[in-house]
Amino acid sequence: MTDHPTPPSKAEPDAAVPQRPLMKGRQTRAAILDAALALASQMGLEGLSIGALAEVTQMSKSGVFAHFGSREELQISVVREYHAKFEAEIFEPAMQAERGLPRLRAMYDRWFKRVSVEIDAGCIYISGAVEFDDRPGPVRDALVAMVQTWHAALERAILIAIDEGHLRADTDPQQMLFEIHGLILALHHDARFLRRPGADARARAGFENVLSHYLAEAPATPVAALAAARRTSRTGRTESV
Amino acid sequence: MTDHPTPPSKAEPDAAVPQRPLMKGRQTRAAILDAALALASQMGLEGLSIGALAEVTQMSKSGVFAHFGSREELQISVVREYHAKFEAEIFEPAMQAERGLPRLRAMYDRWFKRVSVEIDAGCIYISGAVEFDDRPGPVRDALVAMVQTWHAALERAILIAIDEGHLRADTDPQQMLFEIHGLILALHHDARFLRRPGADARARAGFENVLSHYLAEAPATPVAALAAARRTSRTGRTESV
DNA sequence: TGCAAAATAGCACGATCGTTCGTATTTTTA
DNA sequence: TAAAAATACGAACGATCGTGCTATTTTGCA
Repeated sequence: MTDHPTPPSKAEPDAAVPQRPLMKGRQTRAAILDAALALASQMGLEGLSIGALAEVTQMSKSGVFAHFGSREELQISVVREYHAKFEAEIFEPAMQAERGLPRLRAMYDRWFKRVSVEIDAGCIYISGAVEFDDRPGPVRDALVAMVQTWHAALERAILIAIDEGHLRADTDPQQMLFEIHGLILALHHDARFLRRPGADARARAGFENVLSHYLAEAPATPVAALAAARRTSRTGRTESV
Repeated sequence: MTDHPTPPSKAEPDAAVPQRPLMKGRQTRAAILDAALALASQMGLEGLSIGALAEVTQMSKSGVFAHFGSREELQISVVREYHAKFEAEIFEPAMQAERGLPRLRAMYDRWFKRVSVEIDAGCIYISGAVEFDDRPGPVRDALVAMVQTWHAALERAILIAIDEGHLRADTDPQQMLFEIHGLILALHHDARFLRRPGADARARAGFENVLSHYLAEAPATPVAALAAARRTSRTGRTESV
């Protein structure tokens, strides 16, 4: 639907494409991948079967199979496809927010919506992480790589927010990322599995709570003020209770 | 072990007899369940196959099958078995800690260790939640019930901690639980999937951070909480720019 | 419009899945 | 110790899985 990276007839006929434009192939491959993404979101990457995929796309099993060469390659393609969508719909729009805290907020907001609002499609990063945490192989490697890419982007956003003076200078980016990531995972758990209403609100409130720990200036919360006090008291080497 | 509520013949008299306290059936059933638990922890509840289970226990497929009557019943039994172990190893010992914050801490500590230290066995509550968030049925129902039981216990512990004056009176127990649960999920993710070292320390530090939000009295020296977290964290690199 | 190549279908294979059934073997009971 | 009941086995079933083969259709370019 939204992923046709190759415009049909306008891609620099001879320079960019040495051979024929290869239209139909990519086209149906994209359609298959689209269905596979939906199917994997619901059944998990391990629940992806070529037979079910053939039924959904109204093709023969071998027809579907020929596009990927193996089930494993299909799974990897799904992971890559999800990654592309994730970047296009979450990372890139968020990057257009102002540097620092606004950008970090934008990232969380879009991430947040991806996990909670889209009831029909679970997050493959999250389900894949659980499915493949004990299953070595290329699929796991691909998944790890993509998740780490996203985490690196978040960490960069935090670092910039520190640099811009929005967050405290002694903020540990990985610690903050850990806590934010936990909120998303808890949201995914409560909203999708327990179907507990109000998980959205708790994920939002949790973000503000985490933020208040690392915020540079303390406008309202007394905890932030204490934290500011802590920063100055660190020079005195007060290790004891 | 704690499967069926009614021991057939007699409950109390001569409980400890090495000769024939347990019928052969229950005995092998327990052995199968033990192997199933290990297998499901590694492959997930959906990855549990009767064939593989028969191979591990050196039995015939039908022999294994006869003990449960269906694969679904086997899965449910595994969930119940995990629940029993979880209660025995995490909930009950933690209940012997002092009411209030110490008990909440004990719960988190044991939960924490279950997820991070036991590298060989993933948490079925977590993997099951992801596997069955889109798969209605009795297995999902059992899973939800057990997870909710545990969450209710945690919420009760938080409420008591409020009552005891350890936590602020305006603490929202469900919000605090949400944030704590997120830390466990992030720990599971980082330790098991990303295999990132230092996830333990971050989960501990995260708990202290969450705690500092809800702690009743603002500690005169906020470094205390930090020191407690740092005592266990062996990785340097907490803050530097 | 014809033709090579790409794309898809059809079919069959071995493997594994959960499950059933009949039977042999143990264990418990009387 | 014999009868009864519980337990385990072995073989087979239908279904589904991924994956090779070989036709057949479709496509894009001369």
